[in-house]
Amino acid sequence: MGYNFTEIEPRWQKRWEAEDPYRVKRDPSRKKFYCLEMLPYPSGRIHMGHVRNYSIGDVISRFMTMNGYNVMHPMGWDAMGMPAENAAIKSGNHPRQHTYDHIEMMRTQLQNLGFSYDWDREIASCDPEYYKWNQWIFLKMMEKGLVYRSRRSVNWCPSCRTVLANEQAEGGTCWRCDSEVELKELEQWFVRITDYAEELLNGLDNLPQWPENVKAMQRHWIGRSEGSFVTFQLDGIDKGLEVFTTRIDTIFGSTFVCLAPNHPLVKEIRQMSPERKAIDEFVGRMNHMSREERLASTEKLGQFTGIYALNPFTKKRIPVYLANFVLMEYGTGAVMSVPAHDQRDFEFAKKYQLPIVPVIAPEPGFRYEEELTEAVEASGVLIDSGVFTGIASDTAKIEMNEVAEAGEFGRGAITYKLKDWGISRQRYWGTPIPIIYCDKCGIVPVPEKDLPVRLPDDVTFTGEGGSPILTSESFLHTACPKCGGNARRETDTMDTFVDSSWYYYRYLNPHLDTAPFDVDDAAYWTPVDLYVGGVEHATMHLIYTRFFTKLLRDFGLLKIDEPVNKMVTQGMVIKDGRKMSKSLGNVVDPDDMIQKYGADAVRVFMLFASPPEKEIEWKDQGAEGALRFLNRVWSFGENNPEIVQKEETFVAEELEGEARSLFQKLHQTIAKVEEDIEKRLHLNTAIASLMELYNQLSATSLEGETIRPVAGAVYRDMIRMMMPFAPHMACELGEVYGFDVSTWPKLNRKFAVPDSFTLVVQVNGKIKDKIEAWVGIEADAAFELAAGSERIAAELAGKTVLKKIYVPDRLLNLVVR
RNA sequence: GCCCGGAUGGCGGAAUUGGUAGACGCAAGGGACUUAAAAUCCCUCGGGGUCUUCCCUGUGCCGGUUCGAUCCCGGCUCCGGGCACCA
Repeated sequence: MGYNFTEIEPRWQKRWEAEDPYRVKRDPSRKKFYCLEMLPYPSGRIHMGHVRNYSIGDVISRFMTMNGYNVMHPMGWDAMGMPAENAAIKSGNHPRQHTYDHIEMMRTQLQNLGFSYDWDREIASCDPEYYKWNQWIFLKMMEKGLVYRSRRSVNWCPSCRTVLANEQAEGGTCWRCDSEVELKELEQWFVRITDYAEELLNGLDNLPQWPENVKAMQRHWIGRSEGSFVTFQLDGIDKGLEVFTTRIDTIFGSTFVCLAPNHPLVKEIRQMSPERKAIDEFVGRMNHMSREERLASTEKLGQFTGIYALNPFTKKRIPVYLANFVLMEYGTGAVMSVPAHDQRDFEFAKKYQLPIVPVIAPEPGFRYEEELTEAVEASGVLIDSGVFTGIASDTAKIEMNEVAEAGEFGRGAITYKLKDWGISRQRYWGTPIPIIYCDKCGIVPVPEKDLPVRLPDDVTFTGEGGSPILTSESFLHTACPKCGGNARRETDTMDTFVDSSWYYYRYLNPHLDTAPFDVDDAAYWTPVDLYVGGVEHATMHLIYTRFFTKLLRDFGLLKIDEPVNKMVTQGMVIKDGRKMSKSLGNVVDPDDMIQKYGADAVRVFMLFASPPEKEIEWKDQGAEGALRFLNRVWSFGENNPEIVQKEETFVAEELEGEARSLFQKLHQTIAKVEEDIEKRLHLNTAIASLMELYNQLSATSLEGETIRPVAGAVYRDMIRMMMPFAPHMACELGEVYGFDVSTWPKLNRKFAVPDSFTLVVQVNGKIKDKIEAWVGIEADAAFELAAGSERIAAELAGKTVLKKIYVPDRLLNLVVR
């Protein structure tokens, strides 16, 4: 009859849907396991990357279930965001319609792959029942002073009169009308993630089961930097200019100061500056530069402001410049420039003919005799630095910080590259920010009882004139919760990263309407034991989600500090050596593959071809190979039904020969597969060892009374071990031949070691012979055995054995002369 | 530029703690079955040598440590990823 996956797989999927065996609830009497995979954006079709991601999670879930854990394995939809809104602009369909249509299609696709999700816990972030809690969290943050409003520039298309995302403004032109994109400053909402910077950084040390590269990326992203704030008095103006530096030890060499072109002080300076015109021109030029232009060039551009500042240590008067390389987003948006010891300042000084004064000797006795050709960035000993001359950089930093603090013009400080999180989006398809603006009362948060603030339906999608939400009269106008007067609503919606920052807590109680989730459920289920997803989320999502966990903990909802115990980042699925993309025309459709090879074979190949963290190249031939393997396993049952069916007992200790070796191979395989799945997550080698087990089983002669019960037992346990990988086939075989496939085989360590091994005999490190030996053989006995070999005897003839190195059950190396 | 990874047969990969390099699979070649093909099964498969139950050689390159190195150390080359004028 053959292995007919086309018939078997849909039948089991229907059954799983009807019986819902993956439904779980809190059960303190059992050990829990929370297996999480990154939820997809409902783009309409799943892609091979999802197949890989979810196949990995499914294996772990099924494996842990079979081992008696109470496994929660949920799935949901990251359903807000621009594509649905863009589609609405094109087609006129409401984003909600569009999104839910996609969700339906994709859920079916996931079911076609046989994943063991508890669909009762399904969530969609576009559901008001979900985003209500985004709003609730926002209000909580507000209460705690963790949100504030500030101006930030956004990409703006003057022709469409709308805000653009970076990817819509690529190349500096609007994606819809090709107009030149401008930067425009808007008042936006920010979340004080920087308040948690230190904890987010230090917490990484408590995540031993996270990939090192992900932690390294987060460390860089947070970008902690120790230095000093120093205030430079402006000459003739009653204002200070605060700079951040990590090299206060070089301050005696600071010969000018640079401001970011968009530094707030620039507006004041221009009022009184003789260089007013030049300043305006320079600022205008910088504002019109696109991201790309700015990134493309490292040429230093500057403009003298006509203003001078006083170096607080040297008391010297030094010029204040505007400079393109100074970033408003970092530090204070102003730097003290030390051209002798900073390459950027050096280039700037050369270009604008500013003095270069060395103040650090990298080695004792170092003399600056020739003119510098580049900055000397190394630390060393201070020279020409007044009372600090002769002190080492490290010490000088500390002492100078103290002097600055005593003189109230500076202090030691720590800055981060991590910026506060701007969550405002001038878009429709996102969570409305629950704020009301009243002329009398100002900024008023929406009272908790009025949540959720729902997205309005009376909107039109034109792509012009800003967010579609502005077209809704019913949404815009509301009553002030405080005074009852006329007020208007905040029209910005939240960044969708808010949605995905805490969704796995909502899985705990997806329909609870009194809290985002139940505290006791959280205490039982969290943290997530295993989180599988793409490495592209190493920074943004995985930092935000750690941040939210700390927030929710501080709100009293969680008892954990970190959301995820073990993180696995899987590599991309590629084709013909390249990322799959529509433009390259190399996209492989999961549905086509399922139809051709079956879900089980697709899963097996995906897991077999490569370990999870590596890239994987999709190959039809590889899936064929996986299908061949499943076919062979199937056929064995078909050809030997009486062996597979009949569960005859046997005494393992009494087995001999082939039967014994087969039984040992079974237990070696159990040990190996367990270790590969649980400890290493190397599912490729787990499958390889199952193939080895099958190869030995199929090579065994099935004649004879003793071997047959053993072969049956081996086959049944093998199918059980295949259950996480190829669940449809395993279930079908279990049912056809009447055995249970729901529990993991029990390992008997006694049989997980073979009786004999191949003793490798080396002479002076070169392999000279291989001899079968008993496991556990003593060094002396091994030597006797080796000496008994003709070849070794010949090697030793006339020579002295200086040293015998014996590695138990492996190798004997004889050092001779 | 800085910070992480990585480099093993024709290909994907294995070798988990320094101990048989190439498990497992794909591709390829040969054979069996067949009127034929597909499917299936069997054999060969890093390179070289007088193709042998034998020898030499081989894990990007150069050197080191060690009885022994794909694995550890130093110096390179190339590839991938992240960050990128971060003061």
